Amino acid sequence: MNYTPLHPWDVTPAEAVALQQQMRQQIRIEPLTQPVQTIAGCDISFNKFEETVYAGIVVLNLADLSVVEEVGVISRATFPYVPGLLSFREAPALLEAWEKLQTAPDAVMFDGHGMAHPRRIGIAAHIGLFIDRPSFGCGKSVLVGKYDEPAPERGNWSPMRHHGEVVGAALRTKNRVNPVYVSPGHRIDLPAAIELTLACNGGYRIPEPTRRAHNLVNALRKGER
DNA sequence: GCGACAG
DNA sequence: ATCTTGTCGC
Repeated sequence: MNYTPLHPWDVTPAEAVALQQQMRQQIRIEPLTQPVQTIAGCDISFNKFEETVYAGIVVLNLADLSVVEEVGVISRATFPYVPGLLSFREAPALLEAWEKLQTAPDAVMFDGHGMAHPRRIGIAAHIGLFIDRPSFGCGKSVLVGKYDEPAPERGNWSPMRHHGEVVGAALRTKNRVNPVYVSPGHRIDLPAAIELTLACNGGYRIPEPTRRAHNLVNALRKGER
């Protein structure tokens, strides 16, 4: 699938922060404008201390969570992992995978955050701008924001606040299990992101798009694909 | 100055 | 993220 290279990725950490400050102004948090029939999950995997990265995207039918398409690429990561600058490490490889995609998914879920980020431009929002598709983040842990523990049953959630602003939600995707952290990225709002996450239930804490993408890239890394 | 810190 | 065995609980 195509996308617009809004800026280079080979920058220094300081330049990365400056780019985020500039790019954030283009982010649009708004209700979905089209119904979602297909949703993609993205993830990357790598061996510790190695620069080779395995990136993959899995597109599912939201109706039955069946696989529509999946692509994987083996690439290299040069940028280090720095909290707050995750997109500069993972986006290049994920965009290479995006290029191999034959069809554009109606929504894209990322393993990380959207606006629940110190500068409101986590990986889901950042890549969302490049691919110009409804994008949101569903992370396994918090980067920024505080919240009250949501009720223990699946479906309950409580807002995450950062500097007094609601930036996401701690959402229970499974009874009695730690919540996942959902936040809008671009061209979507929090209610829609929460609904989509719950709609992707496969019986696990991690929603199916991300879970399947994770399995895909790990298999790729282990040479099982 | 002291912690916190997506994957 | 990745490295790893057993183990507690439904």
